[in-house]
Amino acid sequence: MDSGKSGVSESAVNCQPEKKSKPRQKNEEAILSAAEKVFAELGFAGATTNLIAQHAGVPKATLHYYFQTKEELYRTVVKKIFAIWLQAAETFDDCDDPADALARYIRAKMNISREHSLGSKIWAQEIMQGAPQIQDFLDQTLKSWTASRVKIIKRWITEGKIDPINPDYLLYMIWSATQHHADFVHQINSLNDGQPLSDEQFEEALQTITNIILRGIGLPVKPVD
Amino acid sequence: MDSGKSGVSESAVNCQPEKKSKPRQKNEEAILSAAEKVFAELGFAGATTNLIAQHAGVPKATLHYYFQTKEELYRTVVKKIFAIWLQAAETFDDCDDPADALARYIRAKMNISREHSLGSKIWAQEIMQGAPQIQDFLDQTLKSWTASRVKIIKRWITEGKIDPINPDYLLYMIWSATQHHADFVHQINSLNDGQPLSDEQFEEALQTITNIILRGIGLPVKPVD
DNA sequence: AATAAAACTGACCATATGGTCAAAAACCGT
DNA sequence: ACGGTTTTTGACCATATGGTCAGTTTTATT
Repeated sequence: MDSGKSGVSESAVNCQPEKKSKPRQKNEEAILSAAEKVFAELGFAGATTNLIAQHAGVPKATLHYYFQTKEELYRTVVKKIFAIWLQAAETFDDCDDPADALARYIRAKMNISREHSLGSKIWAQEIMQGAPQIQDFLDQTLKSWTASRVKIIKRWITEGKIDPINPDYLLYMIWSATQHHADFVHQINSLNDGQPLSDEQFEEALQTITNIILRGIGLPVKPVD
Repeated sequence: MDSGKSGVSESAVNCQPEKKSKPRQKNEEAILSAAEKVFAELGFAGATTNLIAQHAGVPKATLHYYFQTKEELYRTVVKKIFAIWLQAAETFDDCDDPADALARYIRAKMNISREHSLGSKIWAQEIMQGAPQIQDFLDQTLKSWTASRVKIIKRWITEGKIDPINPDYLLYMIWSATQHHADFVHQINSLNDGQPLSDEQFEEALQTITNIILRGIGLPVKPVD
């Protein structure tokens, strides 16, 4: 965008000295972080640029200087969430041991649920409302990713490593069980005396999910160490 | 709050009600039905009374004659959804056979997901946004219901009928796996070539969930008939 | 220091929204 | 037919919102 200048910065010694000045970077991050929170809590329509700006500690006009429209800001937030999703998707690798592969994938998804619950909520609301912004993702990236993993799971089945279940519905169970801990964290906390799950409780939830899924498809439960 | 007459409970909907005039009944239902759809698709903030009125086929002023405020309309919708939730909750009865009880409960929740996906989405968005309208439900009805079911599950464990798992996290799995088919029906359809699941596919999804859950907690899978 | 470019923001605007109201229309018992 | 009551709705209003812009301040360059 601002690449028109000819002068080359002589202080190109920073870690990520791409093109963004330090305050610019800081403001953008503050706005994006505030936007993630407000979008998650109020939905796209309920979030106001004014409120997001307040949370970010900048005037509304400044927000609109960085992001022309609310929709552009929203799309930027969604793209960041997508990147995180991709990161977890990669942990589902094509290894020979289904127990290992699934346990690792479930753990990755659970960690994301805990560390990025706001993003997960935005994503969920997007899909619930018909995916107006991410339909292409569903039709392309997600579809092909799912197809590739279904193939792996089917191979496990033909190799007799796991029970014959429909791989699609197994994946849905993993997604729902893990994402539930992000999207419904408020409900979970309410049932936990208003307290967030402790590290131990979270680990227990993860183990419960992992054990049920693995046993559920005919795998031996890994011994607890 | 009430529009004149003394408050009338609308639970136990009759076929031929005597208290409300026919056109009134018809309008109220049309508005509530439209509201459910619009709230689910656009969220509370995104839904406009004007749009809801259009969907219901009445002028906006008429909508506001039946429901003073958007919030009152929303609360009425949420109450109806709550009634449906209660209905499914009752299917989780205290019988001796965990496999039977759980299978029945899962089936009930799945049917609700299919027949009331709009309501489920509204409910989910409510919780994701911090349950501003239903916090009392979480703290009271849901909490005590959950506690009673946890007790049953624990008894099953001490009786050696199922593996020792944490009952809370088992319930979360059941909720998430079943509600996923309502809240994320759009995503599921996208991955199913844009088609809703057929009756057979839906039944297969139900069986997959049931089998994995039951086997996952150490129960024998019911023979397929 | 001088100049240009980039960053910032208070004030403003057009539009959309929730909600009101008065008057018209439909209904109803007599 | 008649008077009263309930429904219905077009027109209207106050407010909030997304977005703009012109003018100011900061930063970079020479």
